Amino acid sequence: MDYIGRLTAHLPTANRLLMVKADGSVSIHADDRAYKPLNWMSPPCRIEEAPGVWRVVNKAGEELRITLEEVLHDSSHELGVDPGLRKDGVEAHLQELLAASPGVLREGYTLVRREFPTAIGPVDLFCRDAGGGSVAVEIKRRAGIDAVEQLTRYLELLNRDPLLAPVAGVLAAQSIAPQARTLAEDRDIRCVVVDYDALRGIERDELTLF
Amino acid sequence: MDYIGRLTAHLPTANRLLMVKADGSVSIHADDRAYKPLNWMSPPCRIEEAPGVWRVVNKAGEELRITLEEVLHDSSHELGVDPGLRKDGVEAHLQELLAASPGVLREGYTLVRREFPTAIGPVDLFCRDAGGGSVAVEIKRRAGIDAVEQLTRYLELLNRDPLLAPVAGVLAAQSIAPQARTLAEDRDIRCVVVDYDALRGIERDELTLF
DNA sequence: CGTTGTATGTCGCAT
DNA sequence: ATGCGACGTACAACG
Repeated sequence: MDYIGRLTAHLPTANRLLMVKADGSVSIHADDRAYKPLNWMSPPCRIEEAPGVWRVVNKAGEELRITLEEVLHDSSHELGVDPGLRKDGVEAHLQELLAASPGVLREGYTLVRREFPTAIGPVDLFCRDAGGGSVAVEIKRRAGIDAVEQLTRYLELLNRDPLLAPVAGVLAAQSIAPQARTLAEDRDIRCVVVDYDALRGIERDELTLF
Repeated sequence: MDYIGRLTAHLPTANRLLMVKADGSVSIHADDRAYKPLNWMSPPCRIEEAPGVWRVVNKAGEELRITLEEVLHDSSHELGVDPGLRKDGVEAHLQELLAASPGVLREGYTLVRREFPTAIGPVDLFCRDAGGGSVAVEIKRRAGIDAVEQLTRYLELLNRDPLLAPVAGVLAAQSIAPQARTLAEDRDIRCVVVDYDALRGIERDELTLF
């Protein structure tokens, strides 16, 4: 196998698993590296099949050349349309829940905007505290140092705006890395660990009230 | 299928491809999303096989429950040890090319050192400009905000050294995200978009001259 | 279509 | 183990 594209790669002859999907993708698996193939081509791409040689090319001109020396097994199956995967607990959902109940972050918080736009990207939640002060909230599932850096950038920018300043910072996450917490607190960013399940419970309770 | 781990996910019944590798990994594929499975478990993990039900658990307690209703096809193959994949990357090569032709970044630049060591990691290129001033260059294939942060950290550190200061910053990449450019220019970091193919051409021309 | 942020990212390397 | 940077990152959402 040879790949010529964003990088070049060569793979000597060996027994391998080739997977060709209905979406047009091709992947070459060895008996390791979990679900990641040794090489692949993502759709949309075109497969040119000559005897013993496959040439897979995509729009950008990237190319996969596969030479087949022996076929140990070959089978094909109709899988039909997949009913789809339901995920729960990703950051987007956490943001929804906190947007609905900003008081969880601190008593008296009210939401001004979700995805508050700035020149360097949107702030997850923009709130006001009980005293009318501005609060920028960064939400992560797991907060690392990068999350603190991100929020710091937003705060620096927002605090240049005399209409908004002073803007306080809150880092809300299901878990916060110790180093991230240290860095955050050093920068006067408040850390809030949120319990996703409990938050979902609050949401349910509030819905029940109406 | 159900996954309970870093998030929870559920997958209704359908025809799917299950791949179990010798490394112990399990992945569940549909006929789309290229090489990425709908769900998976990475090694090390343990598969408990009951009739019609697989339970895959890893060290962190994440769990995959797979219910088999019907097996359309089942086959197993020894792939043996894989001879391994040889990759030739672009990023390292880009650094080589710029090290050989620092004048591409700005007329008069000369290379002092590649991988210039600092306490927080090596600076990709350390140069002098035509006036003898210090220049730290961060090279990326695609520069995002994180690249600007990285270079900023280097510059802050380097500028504390009175023998080097002032040190100018240059971000060189094949493509630079708009937000990264905004942040960089706000911090007086110069952005240079380099053309990999053209650079390779320059290299060839210079080699031809000698 | 380009841009941006997220990811069960994964992977590899240094500490 | 953990932190950090690179990845052919992939991928989806959004302007």
